[in-house]
Amino acid sequence: MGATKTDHFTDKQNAIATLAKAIGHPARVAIIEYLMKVDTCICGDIVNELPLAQPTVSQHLKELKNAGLIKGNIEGNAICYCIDEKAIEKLQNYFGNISTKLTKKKNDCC
Amino acid sequence: MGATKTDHFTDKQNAIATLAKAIGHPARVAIIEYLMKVDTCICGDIVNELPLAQPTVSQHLKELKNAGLIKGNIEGNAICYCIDEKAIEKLQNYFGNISTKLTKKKNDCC
DNA sequence: TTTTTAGATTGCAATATTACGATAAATGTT
DNA sequence: AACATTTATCGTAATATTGCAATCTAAAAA
Repeated sequence: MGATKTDHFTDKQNAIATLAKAIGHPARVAIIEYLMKVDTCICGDIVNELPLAQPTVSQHLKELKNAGLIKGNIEGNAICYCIDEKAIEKLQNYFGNISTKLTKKKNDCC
Repeated sequence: MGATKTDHFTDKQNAIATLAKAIGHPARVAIIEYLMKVDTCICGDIVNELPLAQPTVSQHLKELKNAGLIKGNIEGNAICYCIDEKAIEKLQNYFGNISTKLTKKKNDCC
C-alpha cells in the first residue's frame, strides 16, 4: 500500500511519530541546528547554508512547520523562522520518560 | 529524485535523522511502547498487539534494529527484542541540549 | 520423522518522499 | 512603474516506504 495506518494507533503515538518523522531527515536536522546557531531569526539564508536548491529547502521548512517544530512570521519581504520550544520539550520528555523507566527496569536481557 | 542526500550532511546530523526516522511511524512508536510495557523480553506477541500483519511487523522491527533502537536475541525458537538504551539516551540528550540552549536564548521572536 | 510454531524474506502494488527547474506571488527598491 | 529580492507553489522524475499474501527457514514438539 504505502499509506500509513494512522487510525489504528493512539493520538499520542501519532503525535510523537509526526514529530520524529519531521526530524527524520538530515536536511531538516541541519535546518533546526542552523536556527539554533543564528541569533537573529531572519533566516532566509538557510538556502545558502544547505547544499539544496531553494524549492527543496522551502519544502523541508513547510514540513517542519506542519509538524509544529518551527514557527514562521512574515517580516516584510523575508520570513522569520524559529524553533517551537514546545515541540522540542515534548520530544525531550518522551525520551526522558523512556530512559528513566528503562533504568528502573534494568532491561539487560539482550 | 527521491533519494536523500546524506553525503552533504555531518555524521551527527545523519545519525540523529536515522534515529528519528525510525521512530517516525506510529507502528514503531507502538512497538517501542510495547517493549517498555512488557516485563519479559520475549516479545513474539507484538504481532497480536498491533493491527498489522506479521510480515509488516517484522519489517518494522528490522528497521528499528537497523537504526540501532532495539536489540534482538535469538532465544530458542522465539526472539527476544528489547530497547537499546543508548539510542534513547542519544535522543534525550540531543533534545535536552536544544531545549536548554533555547531557554538561555529566549527565542521569542516568533 | 512429521508437524507445529516463530520469525524472516520475497515479490508486488499503492502511496509517500525527495529533489529541482520553472514559475508565481508579494514585498522592497530604484 | 520597472525591477530586484524573497519565498511559495506547480509539475515532474526518481526513489523510498508501507503493507500484505505467499513462501521459506529453523527450532520445538509430537
